[in-house]
Amino acid sequence: MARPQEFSTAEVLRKAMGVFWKKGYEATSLNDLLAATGLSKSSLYGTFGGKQELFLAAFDAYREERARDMQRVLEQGPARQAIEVFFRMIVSDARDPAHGSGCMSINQAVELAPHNLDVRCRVEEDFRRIEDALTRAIEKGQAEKSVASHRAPRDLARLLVLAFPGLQVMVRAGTDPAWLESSLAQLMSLLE
Amino acid sequence: MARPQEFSTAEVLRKAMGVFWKKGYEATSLNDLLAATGLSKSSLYGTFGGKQELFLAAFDAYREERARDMQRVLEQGPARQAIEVFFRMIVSDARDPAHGSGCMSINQAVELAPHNLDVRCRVEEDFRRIEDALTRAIEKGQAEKSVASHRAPRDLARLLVLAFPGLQVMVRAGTDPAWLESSLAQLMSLLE
DNA sequence: TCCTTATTGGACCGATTGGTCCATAAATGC
DNA sequence: GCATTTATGGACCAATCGGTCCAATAAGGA
Repeated sequence: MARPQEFSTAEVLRKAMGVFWKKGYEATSLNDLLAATGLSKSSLYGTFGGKQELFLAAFDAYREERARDMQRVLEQGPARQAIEVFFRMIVSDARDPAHGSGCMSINQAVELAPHNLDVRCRVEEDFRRIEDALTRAIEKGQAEKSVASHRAPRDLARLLVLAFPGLQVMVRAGTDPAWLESSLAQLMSLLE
Repeated sequence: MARPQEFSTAEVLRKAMGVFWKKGYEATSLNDLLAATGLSKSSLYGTFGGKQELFLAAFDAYREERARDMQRVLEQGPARQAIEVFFRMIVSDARDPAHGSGCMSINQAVELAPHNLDVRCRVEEDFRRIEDALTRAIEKGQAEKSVASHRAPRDLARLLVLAFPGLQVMVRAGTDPAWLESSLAQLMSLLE
């Protein structure tokens, strides 16, 4: 064998992910990707296939990373607080100019999902995952009495799932963090 | 004077609006717009200036139309029912394949608002308008007892405002109408 | 050291992008 | 009917799009 590749596939994927996350699919050009990842056109095409394939790979990397984060946060400590941390993380991104890009899955629900089946399936799965994770957290919270509401876990979860893209979109649009904070408080009050 | 223009500016604007609504800004090419509106490149550039200007004009046409619709719906009949109609209209679009494009303001909150100040200001104003209209409706509903919740009108309105982009995004992503229906019921239960 | 093998940089591709420009055509005022 | 004024169609533009291809090159194994 000969000549091992000079870059880490995972790292390139993360760099590409950052660009697609911030700019979306259409607005991202090959040159943007080459500049961000530092590799050459032939390397990119040789390893990933093309813009579309690279996007899907980067998107999947994003989704797995965020799914892990969500699981971790939602299973830690009292469920009520865990849920608050989960949503507070979204809002706190709004203050950080480097991360004010919302959620890539939500962005893609708007951009590509309506016209691209591969993306739509992924987005649908993400919504399902969030609903299931929140449902489990609420069940746990009701059992341990950290969640006072007697609403059915899945019903309550669906309200939160509805708020999730809402928050993400508003973060991306640059909504005033104070407004988001106040809405978040209202959202959390649904657990009581 | 001579040679009156052979097309209705308003009608062209509506046609262009439809394309931008469905495909977004970047994914819409000049050719898409020429095909949809039927006019020639010189007419388009002569009347509107360019893609960006045409977009802003079409977007404003959209926003005014929807703002009027919202006012009309939210002021009609008992407030509680009016609010339900308002949200049900969003969901019912999901069943109609021709209108499953969500809300153009929300789509633009994701696509252009992060990078374009003109769009961001418009989107922010739209969120403000929705919050204010819902707040007024809730105040009216509490006064006439159609809204039972004792939550402060603006606080309750912010919960609904949070759900608005959530619903729109999920409609655009093609979420199962039954799921949306069920979430909508949960949302309405907040008024009780 | 040399040969094999895979990676890499960059030239090159046709198609399409948004945008300009001008000659032509058409409609009104006189 | 003529002149003026404006809309119109289409040729044309450079730049950029995503993508292909190949010669040069660098890193193993023997």
